[in-house]
Amino acid sequence: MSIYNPKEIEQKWQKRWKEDGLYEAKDFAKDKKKFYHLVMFPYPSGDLHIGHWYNFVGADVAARKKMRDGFNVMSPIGFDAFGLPAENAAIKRGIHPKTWTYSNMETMRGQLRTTGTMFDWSREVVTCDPEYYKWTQWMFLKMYERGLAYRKKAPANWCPKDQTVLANEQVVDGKCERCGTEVVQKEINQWLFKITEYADRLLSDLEKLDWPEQTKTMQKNWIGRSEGAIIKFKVKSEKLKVKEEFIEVFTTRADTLFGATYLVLAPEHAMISHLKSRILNLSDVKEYIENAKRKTELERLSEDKDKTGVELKGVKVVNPANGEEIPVWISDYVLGSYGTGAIMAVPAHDERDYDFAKRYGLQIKEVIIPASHYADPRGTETQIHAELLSEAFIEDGILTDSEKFNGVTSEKAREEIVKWLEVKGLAKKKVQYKLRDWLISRQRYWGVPIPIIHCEHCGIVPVKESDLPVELPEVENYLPKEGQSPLARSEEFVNAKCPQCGQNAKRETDTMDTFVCSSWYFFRYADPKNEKEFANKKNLDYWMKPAGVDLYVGGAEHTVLHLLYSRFFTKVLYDAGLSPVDEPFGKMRHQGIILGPDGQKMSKSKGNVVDPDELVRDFGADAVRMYLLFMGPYELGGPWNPRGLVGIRRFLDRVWKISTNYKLQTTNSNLEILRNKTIKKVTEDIEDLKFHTAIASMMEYLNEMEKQESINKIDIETIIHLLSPFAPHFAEEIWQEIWKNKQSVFKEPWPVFDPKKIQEENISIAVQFNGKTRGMLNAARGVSQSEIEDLISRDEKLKKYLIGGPKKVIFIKDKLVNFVI
RNA sequence: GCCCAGGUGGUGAAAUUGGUAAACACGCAAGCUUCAGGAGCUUGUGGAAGCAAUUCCUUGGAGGUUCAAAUCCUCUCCUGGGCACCA
Repeated sequence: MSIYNPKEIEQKWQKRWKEDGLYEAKDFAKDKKKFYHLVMFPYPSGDLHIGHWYNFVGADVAARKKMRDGFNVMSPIGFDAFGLPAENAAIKRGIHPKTWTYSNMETMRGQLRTTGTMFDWSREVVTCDPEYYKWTQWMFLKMYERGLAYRKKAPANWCPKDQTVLANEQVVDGKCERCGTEVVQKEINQWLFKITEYADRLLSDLEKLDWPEQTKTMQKNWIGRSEGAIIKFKVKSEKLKVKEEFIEVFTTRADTLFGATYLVLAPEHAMISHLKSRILNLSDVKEYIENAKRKTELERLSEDKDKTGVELKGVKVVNPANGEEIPVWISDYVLGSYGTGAIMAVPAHDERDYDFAKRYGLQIKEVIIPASHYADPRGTETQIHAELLSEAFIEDGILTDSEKFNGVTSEKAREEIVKWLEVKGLAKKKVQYKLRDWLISRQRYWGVPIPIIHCEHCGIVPVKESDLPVELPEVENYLPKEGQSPLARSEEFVNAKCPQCGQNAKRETDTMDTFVCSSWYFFRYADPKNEKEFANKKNLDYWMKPAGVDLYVGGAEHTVLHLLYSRFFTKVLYDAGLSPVDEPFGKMRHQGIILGPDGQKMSKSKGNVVDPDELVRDFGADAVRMYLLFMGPYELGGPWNPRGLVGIRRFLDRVWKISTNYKLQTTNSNLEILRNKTIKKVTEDIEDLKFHTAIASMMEYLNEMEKQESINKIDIETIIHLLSPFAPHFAEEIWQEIWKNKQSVFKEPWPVFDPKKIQEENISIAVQFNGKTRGMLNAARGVSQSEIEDLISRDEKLKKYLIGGPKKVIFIKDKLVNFVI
C-alpha cells in the first residue's frame, strides 16, 4: 500500500500534462463543441496570492468539468503587464520597469503551475510585449478613424512642487504621496474615448447578458440614463443693449420649476469668468474657486453636511416660469462634469438644495404637495407651508403655487411645462447620462505610447499602420516631466517626421490607460501569434460565436470599469466589422474576496497575508484547491481559517486509502441510490459554481462507503471521477498510476446518473401539531393521508396530541402532515 | 449621504426555494491506539432543565402575513463592499 504524497505526484503530473499538451485548445476542432473559458488575467505584482488561487482554482474546476463533458475547452492565461507599480519600483529601487515586470511574471508563471490549473500556456498574452501592444495601438487608430478618440483639456491631479501629474492612488489626504505638497487640479490636454456615444447600447444590451444582477444594476447606475430637460435662465442685465445671455440647467424635475429660488453653478463653470465684470464680490468668488480646485472630485462629494458656496453678487437670473429674479450661487456640490454644470435649486423638493438653502437662508418655496394632502382641486390653498417643512418633499405629487399648472400631477407637469417653454425657446427635452467619456491619457512611462504625431503644418496626424508598433524608448528618469510623460525626456522618441508632409514633427508622449490593454485581450487569445491582424476572422468566429466568452470568472472589483470598457471595445469592433459579436462575455460570475484570518483585507502592512506556497508545501496543491472551495459559497469569499485545511487533507487521505487498498465486492453496491444522488449533486453544483456543497456531498458519499463491509469498485471509481476537477493530480495518479488506465482521466467521460435511481423508497414524514414538529414517521413513498392518520392514531407518542380532534389537517405528500388543533 | 450585499451553534457553513433548522467540515470532550505527538480511529457535541423518556428556547432585534417563516412583508439595529451629493 502506498502513501499519499502530494508533493511528488503533483510535480510529476504538472510536468506530464505540459509535455502531453493536454490542455492546449485546438482551433476548429471538428468533433467537439468549443468552450471559451476565461479568467481575468493577473497583474504581475510579484507573487501569486491566495486571492489569485481562489479565482483561478474555482474557474478551473468548472473548466475541467467542461473538458470531461467532451468540450474543446480553451482556458488561456496571460499578464496585464503595464501599470504604475512597475514605475514605482523603478523610481524607488532603480530597477527598469521592464526588468521588474518580466521577472515578476517569471516567478508567477512558476507559481501558477503549482495551482494545477489547466491553463493553455501556448496562448499566453503579455500586454507589454510590443507584439501585443502593436495591436493596442492599432485599436487606438481604429477609434481615431471612427471619430471616437479625441483630445481636450481635462483636469488631472497636479503636484505643484514635483511638477508632476499624480494618479488618484498617489494622492493621500489631498497631498502628494512623495513630498506632501497639497495637490491641485490642473487642466491639461488629454486624449479621451467617446464611450458616451455607446451609452444607450451599453445600457440596453445588459439585458441579453447572463451576469449577476448586482453587476448589471451597478453598470446601469454607472451609465445612469435619466430623462429630463434643459431649461434656460436668462441672465438679468442692467444694460439693455447687451446681447441676451442664458444659463442652461439640466433637470429631471421640470415640474418643480416654479419652486426654483436660486441657481447654482459649478466652480469651473465657464459663465463665471464671462460674468466677471458684473460680480461685485469677485475676490470672494475667486477664493472659493481656488479652494475648490484643491479638492479632488471624491473629496468634494464626500463632504456630507457642510455644503459651502458663495453668491455671485450683482448677478441675477430670471426664472422662465414666473419671471421672478433669483440669485446665482457657486458651490462645489455641483459638478462641472455632469449635465450643464449648473442646476436650478428647488430647496423645497430636493434634499441637497434644502440643506444649502437652510445654511445660507435662501428662500424655500413649496410647489408640490403630496397627493394625500391635496384638498382644494384648484390648488389655491397650500396644505403644508414651506417654512414648516422640516425636510424636502422629494416625491411626486400635485402642483401648487404654479400658476396655470396648479392641480396638475408631477408626471404630467414635467411634460407640459417643458412643452410650454419650448415654444418660447426656453426649454427642450434631454436624455442625460452620468457616464463620461473615457480619459485614456496617462503622463507615465510604463504604458502603450499613443500612436499620434503632432505636426506644425498638418496638426494631429495618426502614425501609419505599417509603422506600428511605436516602441517605448529607453529613458533614464521615470518621473513625469513638467506635466508631460517621461517619454518627453527622450529626444530620439519625440522627434519624428510627419507621416503626411514629411517635415519635422513631435510625437505624442502620453501613454494609454492600462484598461485599454485589457479591453480587448480576450480577442487576442483566439489567435495570439498572428502578426498580420489582431486576430483572424475565422478564429474569432470559432471562439467568440455565438455569445462571446462562454464563462468569464473574476473579481467583483471590476463590475464597472474593466467590464464596461471591454463591452465598449467589443461594440466598436463589431460596428467596424471586426468582431463577430457585440458583447464580449455572455456569461460571467464573480468570486468573493479571501480576507486575512483577522477578517481584514490582506495586506503586507497588516501582516495578515496568507502564503499559498507554504500551504502547498504542507498539504499539497489539491488540498489547498479543495479547501479554498470548501470554505463557503464561491461568490462570497471570507476570512481565511488556517485550521480547516486538515479536514480536506484527511478526506483525501481516506479516499487514497480505499482507492489503493480496497476489497472488491462482486455483488451490487448498496449505495446505488446515494451514488446516483451524489453524481447529480456534484454535476449540478459545479455548473452553478457551488463547489462547497459539491465537496460536502462527496464527503457524505465517502462516509457511507466506509460504513459498508466491503466496497464496490463502481463507488470508488465514481468518487475519483467526481473528485477529478477538484483534485486533478490526485485523481490522475489513482486513475493512471494506481489503476493502470491508459489515458488521462480528463479524457474520460463524466459519470452520468440515472434519474430513476435517485429516489429512496422509504421516506420519513414530519408530524406537526399546530406547526410544531412532534415526531417523524417512516413510510413508503406515496403514502396517503388516511394511511398516515391511521399510523398516528396507533403511535403511542403521537396519538396523545390528537385528543379533542383536529380542526384542520394539512397534508403535503411525502413530506409532512400538520394537524391544527 | 446614496447604492449593493450580508447577519443562522465556539468557527466556516447547509437548508430540496414557504414544509424535520444546523447537512458537511473545523474546533472541543471522552475513550482506544501510539515510546511520544499538533498523527490515526470510535463516540458525543445548538442552549437551558432532567438519571431518563421528555419539555422549553433558538436563524441580529421588534412587529406582521400563514396551518407552517432562516426563507415573504413593514420598521429597526449592526457588518462588509461600492460611490460620481448626478440635479
